[in-house]
Amino acid sequence: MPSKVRSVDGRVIGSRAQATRRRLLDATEKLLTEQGVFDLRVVDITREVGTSAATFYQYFNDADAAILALAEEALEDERPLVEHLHPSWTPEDAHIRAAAFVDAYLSYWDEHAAVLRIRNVKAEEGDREFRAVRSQANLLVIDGFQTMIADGIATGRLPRTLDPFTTGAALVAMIERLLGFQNEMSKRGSSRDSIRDTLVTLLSRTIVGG
Amino acid sequence: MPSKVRSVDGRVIGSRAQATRRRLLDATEKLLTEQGVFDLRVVDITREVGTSAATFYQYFNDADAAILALAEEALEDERPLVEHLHPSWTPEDAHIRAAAFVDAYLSYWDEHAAVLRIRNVKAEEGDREFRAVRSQANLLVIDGFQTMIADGIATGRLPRTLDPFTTGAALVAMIERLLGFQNEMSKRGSSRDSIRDTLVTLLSRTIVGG
DNA sequence: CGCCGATCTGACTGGCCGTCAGATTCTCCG
DNA sequence: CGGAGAATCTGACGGCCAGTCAGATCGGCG
Repeated sequence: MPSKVRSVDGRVIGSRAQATRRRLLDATEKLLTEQGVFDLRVVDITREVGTSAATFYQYFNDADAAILALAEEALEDERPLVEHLHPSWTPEDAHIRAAAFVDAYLSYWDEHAAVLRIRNVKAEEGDREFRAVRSQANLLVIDGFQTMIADGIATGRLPRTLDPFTTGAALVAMIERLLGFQNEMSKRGSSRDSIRDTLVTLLSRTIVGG
Repeated sequence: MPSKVRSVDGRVIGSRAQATRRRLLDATEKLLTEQGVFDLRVVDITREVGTSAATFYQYFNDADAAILALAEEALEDERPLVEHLHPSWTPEDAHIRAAAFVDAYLSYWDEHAAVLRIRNVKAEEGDREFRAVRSQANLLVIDGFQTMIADGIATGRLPRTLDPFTTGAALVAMIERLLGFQNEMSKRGSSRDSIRDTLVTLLSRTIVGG
């Protein structure tokens, strides 16, 4: 899928270099997951891989560039998810369909949590490239919702006051953010299952009316 | 409100020191807003104030400590917001009440955006203290919603499948996250007003049924 | 005016960033 | 199979920032 992976100076790289680059990416993701962005040091990444900092800078301009590459990989993994979303949901099966989508999204998020979280902060802090990946990712899902909601409005199941695009965005927002609350809420009697079920209900209610 | 402000070594500090500490906090917030967390240097903070790094470390153990103090101040500003939330909303006035709340929340968020954003990331990355402030802030609002939703379920306007606490959390999640989407979505025809209106509609629908 | 505690700061150590010149490893031709 | 040349890797370095400490400065009070 990556057209041609290149080193910082623009050269197309061979297989040994590809492997090194991959190991650097994997190490980056591992450290991000274990310790978070703020403690991420490129020295640590290279130590993890058993190489030197200079090598890292041959493939990435800085730590952000590596994270961005990971975020782009995550974007690819997100594409299959939207297959769940099309206007064929009926009031009868909406709950089941919504559940399937939420479960898929949940495991997608679990897999890429650290990277997605950082992608979002960087995007919110104004980084152009991170904004672009996040936009693409969100639009994938928002567009799916939007179509369904527009359909609901057309058939009179949903009020005209809902703007399909913005409502789709609101749903994505809710899903994404709620996942971040998980650990915290579990201390307050809101289990992961309860989160999942609530999400499913809110989703199907908002999309087919209820 | 701060019982007694102290320096790092635990000493209660006088008015000159208080003023210095305040200027450091203000500069921190300013820089956070202008450039984001990742570029925040304590050297810059002290330069902004016209003092030395050593002075900064007299009042805060590190940059995080200053941000945490700001987050605690933001928490205090959030308390008045929940007065909007009590079970007296009726299907007739829910839209207006929801609008008042959303507007208040919007301007609260505008005022503290940078700090709140960072509070959330640090919390999600597992920092205990940031988790605590975020928890308190969220719980304030969630509890408000929870009561109203429980009421809606009791009177049969809302389905029993909704868990009041988790649903409240979902609403908070949606509001918070959607604000982060603002700039990005405005490029896609979703104006700030449209966001506000959608938020209001979803809120009143979810709380009093619809 | 001079003292004393409160507050501030210059100067330093240590660690990480990012670069570059040169060492090492691989490829493939002769 | 040997070795030249390209691809890849790395040691070593200058610069910047975090965090500390001993000592300088300030401000109020007798």
